[in-house]
Amino acid sequence: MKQLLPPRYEPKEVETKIYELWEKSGYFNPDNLPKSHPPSQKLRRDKQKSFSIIMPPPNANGSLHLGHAVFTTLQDIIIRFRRMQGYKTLWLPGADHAGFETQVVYDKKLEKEGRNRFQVPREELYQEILKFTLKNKKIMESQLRRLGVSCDWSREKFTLDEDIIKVVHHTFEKLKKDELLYQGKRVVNWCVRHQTSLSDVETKYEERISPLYYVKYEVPELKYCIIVATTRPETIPADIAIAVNPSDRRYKKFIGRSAINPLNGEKLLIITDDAVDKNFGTGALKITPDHDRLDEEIANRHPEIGKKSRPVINFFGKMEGENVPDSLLGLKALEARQKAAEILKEKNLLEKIDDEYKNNVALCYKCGNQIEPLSLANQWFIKMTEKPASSGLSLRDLAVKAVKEKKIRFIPARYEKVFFHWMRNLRDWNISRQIVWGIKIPDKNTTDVFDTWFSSGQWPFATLMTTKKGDFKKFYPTDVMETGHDILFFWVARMIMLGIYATGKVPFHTVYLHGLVRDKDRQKMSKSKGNVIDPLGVIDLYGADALRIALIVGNTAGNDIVISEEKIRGYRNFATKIWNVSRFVLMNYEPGFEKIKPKFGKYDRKNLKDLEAIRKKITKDLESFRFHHAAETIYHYFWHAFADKIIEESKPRLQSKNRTERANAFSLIFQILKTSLILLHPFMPFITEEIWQKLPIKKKKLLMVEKWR
RNA sequence: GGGCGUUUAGCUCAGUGGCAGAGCGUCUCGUUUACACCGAGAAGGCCGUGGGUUCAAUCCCUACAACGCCCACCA
Repeated sequence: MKQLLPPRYEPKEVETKIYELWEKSGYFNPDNLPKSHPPSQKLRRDKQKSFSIIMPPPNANGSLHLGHAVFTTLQDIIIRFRRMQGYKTLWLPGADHAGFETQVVYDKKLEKEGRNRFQVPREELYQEILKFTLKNKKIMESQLRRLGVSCDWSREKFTLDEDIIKVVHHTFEKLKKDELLYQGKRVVNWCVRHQTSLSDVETKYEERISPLYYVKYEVPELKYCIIVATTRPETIPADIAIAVNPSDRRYKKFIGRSAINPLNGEKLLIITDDAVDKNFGTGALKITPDHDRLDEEIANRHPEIGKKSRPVINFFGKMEGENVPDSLLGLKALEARQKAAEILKEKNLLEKIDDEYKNNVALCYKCGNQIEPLSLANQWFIKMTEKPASSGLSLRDLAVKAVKEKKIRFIPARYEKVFFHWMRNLRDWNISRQIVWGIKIPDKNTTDVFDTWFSSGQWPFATLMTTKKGDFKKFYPTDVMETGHDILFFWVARMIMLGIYATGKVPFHTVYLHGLVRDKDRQKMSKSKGNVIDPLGVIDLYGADALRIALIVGNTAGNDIVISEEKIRGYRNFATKIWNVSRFVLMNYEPGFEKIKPKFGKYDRKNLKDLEAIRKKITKDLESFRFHHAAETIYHYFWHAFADKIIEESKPRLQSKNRTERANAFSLIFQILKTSLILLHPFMPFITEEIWQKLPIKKKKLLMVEKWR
């Protein structure tokens, strides 16, 4: 018995070898694709002969997790499929310095070492984090290779590459010129723990019980009180006015009079504004523009109250300021709240407290500490909803228009709605961060860095503009952006806006969104829960192919991905099946068989016809992003049609005394095996390539550039 | 306050206007040209609930329920 394949498949040995083979071939680079790789008939009619995906650059601040395995597998499937179809396929890899995310990771590291980022000189700290990031980047790159990614490493970019930074600066200047960028004093989301401002998407909300204090403000002229309901009595010293709704008849005679600040005795003008809700509390709102965004907006509309700035809470969330009563000075805001309430009670200025009141408080999405709205000077903001000075649409409208006109489509489509909804509510984007790690804002007056999403929002064009000459023209707009739905607003929306703004073209035509990875009990994977599956550990045990296909089967767009070790083991068994079927086929090869022109009978022709139907179905599924369908189809066909039936039925013919009969039987199963390997390759690239290399075929090339059809 | 998703076998999930599917798990049997990381077979389902459209509904419409997610400047 001939043994063309070893009895057992050893993924560990094979995978490294095969990846090297691919990398050495140069075929990951679209410029090197073989001439003998003619496009399919369909493609010849297709004007667009290139196909590109920009890989969402993984954060270079830790090792890869299963989420990375999911997205690399999905993208690798698309890329390998398109490459085999004959497209000049570019998958551009990268790594993200991941500003705030990495800063947080590094802060924790410092903490463990008994250090603190505020004690380390700025430049020194930057260099430390850079070293840390580059080290992680390197590890990450080798981990990506183990997953089998067929990306073009020669074009790899890093978000801190000088040429990338140049592009980012250029966009910054363009926004400035268009007056879409402004710097000013504005209330921002301040994280007391991380000592930086955050954008609106970097906050999350949690419902909490926030006692609602009904505070009496005396109005001497009327010898009466106006009662204001507030959850934050500690900010009373920062009040500059009181506002009521203009249509609120209860307060008609109060308008234009002055009330007395109950904590510092200052005069507060009573004004009217439509933004005040008559039905909330008493219908009277204290205006505290230094610590509340709505109040700031109202104050800006009312020049009559003057432009007094009087913050009472500092960067550390403690009471500070000239107008703060001594008894509150230095207290944390929450402590000051209690204390302020006590003082008011003593003065008999506290009408009542509603202890049941619940509201949503803003928290830092990273540390969960309450966001302190603070008024900061010199923060850079991007106008999202205003037209540029020259002409054209606002950033928001550019993006909305592109999606409405179907220049970009979402998979699943329901995310279009989510996208539009978010766009409707857009507010100006604060892109200044008071951290060390990031791209410095080109402004002499600050040490601030950009919100990392401002630069990643430019990733598709920034990369293609700085790789090879001609890349931008050839590969932009890219075909697919495949990423997690959790960063739809953080990233995808920003890429669409900035991409169209900077280049006049959409950055990608299709957005494919995958879900979150969960364990078999539908729990989120987290280190603290101890349910994390390490992709590299799994690859060591079962092979990358098993992991890849396990992540695809049952994984529909937009829905969470449930994965367990048992499932991966199940698909490892499938890999073994592929191996053994191939062994069986090769065992039945006799030299010279390839020269015999097979005479296929009715039975053979039927089986080949079925196979063609399978190929068509899988092609359609892959073109429509139904990867789970395609994977299940080939899995089912290979195991339960090919292995269980066709192979079994071939056995008597393969043992025939008639060589022609044996050759015919062999031809059939060999043909089916070859096609199956092609169809399986995008999902399970290693084992299929390994087997392909052992097949008795003349003029054989790599399976990865074999013709899909 | 608004919006979205899910509900199908013990578990995790596919799926289709025309007899209800897969993997894992369970049970029985089985080493024959590959494979026990296997093969043959079996048990297991009011397709969340009520109403409607239809010759026909798990699928379309509608109401509801449970669970989950997202958005939001109620001070």
